[in-house]
Amino acid sequence: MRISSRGQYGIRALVVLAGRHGRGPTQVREIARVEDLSAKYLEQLLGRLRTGGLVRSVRGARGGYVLARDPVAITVREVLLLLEGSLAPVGCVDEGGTCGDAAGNACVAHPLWRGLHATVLGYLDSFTLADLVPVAAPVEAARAAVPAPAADELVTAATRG
Amino acid sequence: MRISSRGQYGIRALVVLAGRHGRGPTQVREIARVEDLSAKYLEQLLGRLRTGGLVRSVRGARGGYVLARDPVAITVREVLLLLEGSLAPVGCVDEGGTCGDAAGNACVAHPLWRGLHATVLGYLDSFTLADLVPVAAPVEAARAAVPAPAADELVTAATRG
DNA sequence: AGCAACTTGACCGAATCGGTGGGGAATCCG
DNA sequence: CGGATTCCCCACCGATTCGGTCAAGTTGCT
Repeated sequence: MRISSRGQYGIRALVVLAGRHGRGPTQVREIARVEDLSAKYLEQLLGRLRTGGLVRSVRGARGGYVLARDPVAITVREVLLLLEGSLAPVGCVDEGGTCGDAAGNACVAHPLWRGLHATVLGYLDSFTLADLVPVAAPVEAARAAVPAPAADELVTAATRG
Repeated sequence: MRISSRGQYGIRALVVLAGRHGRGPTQVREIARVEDLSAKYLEQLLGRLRTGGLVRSVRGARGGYVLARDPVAITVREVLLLLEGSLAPVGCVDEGGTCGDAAGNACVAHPLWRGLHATVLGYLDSFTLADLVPVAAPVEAARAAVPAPAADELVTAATRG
């Protein structure tokens, strides 16, 4: 049940972009510096996100990456789907997955996995990039030295829902 | 977000044992035959489950494996925890996991992952082995040619909850 | 033109995964 | 007792994935 570092890094990178949304492109190097990641590796991830339509790139001097949509309109589910490939816990609940025995009946645990998949997707759908930027106001720059107490509320709310 | 085949196989094996609970030990070979798995591989998994206290083994001729507890008292969460090692989606929400920056603050996505972890654990806790045996009556042998319509109800209920 | 920045794709070491093999050790049955 | 049966343990293996690097090449701003 691991989210690979691709997913984690991708989320972190997009949160940075979300925090600067509307203020021009941000370079890979800058994101890598802020989040302390390998710039080369980040490049790969942003490439996937670009072909997936979540970010747009601006080439040339003073170029960089920009969110393709408002942070409020990008869910964590979308991001992870692009970077992780699939969020299905087992192959047989994925697209075109089969787990039937010879008679074509599904495996005994099929309902279990399907429910788990749905639960996970539902949870990840309830988070958008805007929910993850450290400060509440989307216009203000991130200067927060305080651990953002609103975050805990978010968790419990999402967990309950 | 994958459950490895260890977890899947383990669940399937234990469901077999659950279906025969109270009727003596079942050999690895028999489970492997019924579920069409590699017997040698299954041995390893059952070894883990044994040291984890979920099954007991009986050596010698006519030996095999038996559930250590009633199927109703074994949750899917326990099983997967033993076979998968940890169900934390990312390292930093695991036991002794750290993701703080230099200042010791948690990473921006921490609440996200923590909530996901809690959601998954809660879901997996709501399933026991007894919920997964194909027929409703625990005494009858599995002869069901019908796809068990109760399964769908289970899913939707679990998904909603 | 010249440089900054993205693009593409090969490559790499390590870890994990799914699975096999073989040699015990315990236990039952005759 | 003696052999058959069954679990137990540990080493090993090929393939894949993961995280990450390197080395070109291309595009576009200034």
